[in-house]
Amino acid sequence: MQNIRLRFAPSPTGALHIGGVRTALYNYLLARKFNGTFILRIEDTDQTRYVPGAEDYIVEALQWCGIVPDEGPGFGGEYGPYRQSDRKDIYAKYAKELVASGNAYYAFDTPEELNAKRAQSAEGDHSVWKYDSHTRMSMRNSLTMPAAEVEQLLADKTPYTVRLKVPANDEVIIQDRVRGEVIFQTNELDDKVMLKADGMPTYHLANIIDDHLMQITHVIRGEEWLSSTAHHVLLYRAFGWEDTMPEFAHLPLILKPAPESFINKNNLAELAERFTGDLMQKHGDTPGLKEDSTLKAITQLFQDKASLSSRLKVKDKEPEDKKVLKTYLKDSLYGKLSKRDGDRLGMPVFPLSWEGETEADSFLGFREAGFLPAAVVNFLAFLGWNPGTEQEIFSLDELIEAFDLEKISKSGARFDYDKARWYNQQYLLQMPAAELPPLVRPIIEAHGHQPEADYLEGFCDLMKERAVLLTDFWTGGYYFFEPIRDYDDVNIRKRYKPERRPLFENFIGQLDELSNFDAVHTKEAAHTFMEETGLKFGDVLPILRLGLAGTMQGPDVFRMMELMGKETVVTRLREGLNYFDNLINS
RNA sequence: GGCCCGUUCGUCUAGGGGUUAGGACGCAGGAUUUUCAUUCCUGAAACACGGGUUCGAUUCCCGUACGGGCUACCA
Repeated sequence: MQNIRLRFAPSPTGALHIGGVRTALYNYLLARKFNGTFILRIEDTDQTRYVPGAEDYIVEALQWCGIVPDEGPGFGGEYGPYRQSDRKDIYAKYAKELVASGNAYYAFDTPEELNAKRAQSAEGDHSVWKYDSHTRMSMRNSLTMPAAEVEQLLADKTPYTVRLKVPANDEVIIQDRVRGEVIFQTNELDDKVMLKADGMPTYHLANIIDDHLMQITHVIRGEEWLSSTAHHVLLYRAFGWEDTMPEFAHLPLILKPAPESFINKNNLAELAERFTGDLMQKHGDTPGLKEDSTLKAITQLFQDKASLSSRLKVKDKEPEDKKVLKTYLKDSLYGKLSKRDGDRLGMPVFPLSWEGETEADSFLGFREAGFLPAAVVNFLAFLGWNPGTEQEIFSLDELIEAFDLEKISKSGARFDYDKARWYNQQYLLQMPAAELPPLVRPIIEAHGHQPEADYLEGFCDLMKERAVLLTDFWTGGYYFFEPIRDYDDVNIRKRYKPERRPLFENFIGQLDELSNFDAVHTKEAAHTFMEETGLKFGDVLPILRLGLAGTMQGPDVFRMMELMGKETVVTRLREGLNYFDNLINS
């Protein structure tokens, strides 16, 4: 394979969702593996869906993951421009060529007329009306109208589209690198719009022209494109480019996580509430749909999660509100992972946070949730691909080495947030000591603390095997930087014996006397203390831990003391004893 | 509804005509530990169903069921 060229072609309609990142990754991996070129192309042909900032977001997200384009807007390259809106003239020219060669035609039907057709058909036999080889001769287009009239309409600037004239009674055979042979009958294919009334091309036209002009050799994209690939092949044929047509590989979709995996006793109520709120917001005007009964119904469905999917089947004779409820739940619990799922399920589905116009349009990213890019990349790579070995941890370079189109699986992969967390933990655990503090520092600083380098280093060393996400360094270790906020009252009641207070005060005094406060010496002091008093580890250590951190969870007590330093330790322990007594006496 | 794609533990998956169907996440139990975590050990857990083909099918073929995608002047 020589000089392979692959592209990632997102559309800047908002934040790039994690499935898009995986598509980009696979394209990148294959390009790198064979010393090819990875291209970023911005597909902004839908002016109505354009979102400012989305393109910057896409670039930043890719860079964060280490997926850097060789060519693209802002990255240079010989095949630009790489933004489709800058290539409008090219598409118009080719569209005209398509009409001239008899492979496309002008269509003057208005969107309203088309919608009416579809509505009419839907009422009849449930079939869907299509603009295709069976119906095109009864529509208003350059195939049915006299040439002079068409010329006149064009000259009058009547809005028109250009549609592909799909040949009848033919077959399109696609050799997909993931799925093998896929066959489509052209009679089933509609005459897709190539050029819209606003002069912009549709995805179908633009992507074929650009892939050809940019000499793309492999198209790796999501399975949602498989159905329209037949049209794309037809276009290559129409342009006479079939012999240089790229290879196709359609990736399995990333699906929503299995309900069984995220519905559990702890979050059931919260989850049910979130779903109810979302449902009411969307369908609140449905007759009979009441918030309290809906919440009850959803809670009940979630409780019996084993039979969830079968209980969401909609029956014809059910009342409208029930149908709405079931349809909503089915759509939001199953199927492909979507933007909203992150909020509903309480997990990130975007690489980076996105600030939308409203809060409902803003999303938390993996980066802000405390994930390392390498972990996200590793996790994503394994969602739909597997090297066939038992190795789980792969650096980007190792992924490039191991990646192989033939190993991509065919069936959709459920998004597994726990697995993502596990990957992150593994990367944290493996990380060389020097690399961690720079990553943790911003999190600590965001909470208003400027730790000394040594202190931060020691802190990271103590916390690293207790953290899954970078943000855990703060949530699990904030007390190294500021006073204790929450004491674990349950454990204090269980462990603290007020009559031992004088003993502990004594011990604190002994600690205060120590000239060397390292872990070895404080431990020694504790041993002496226990020998003198007859107390056991289990009597002493929990008290110290609770006094120092407020919680039973945390690093080795003596190492904690060493890092905090004598002054803090002594003060905290004294304050702790006061708190314990107050608690017991209250 | 039509077209297309898929189906191995709850999840990600390996495997492949004869295997004790392998690994990982998660879960349960145990060891270590002053706690939590790490680490280690153990366990429960899968070839959707029905027909073929075959000496033999989870593996090949065909159906069914189920899941998914598409069905826009969106990408």
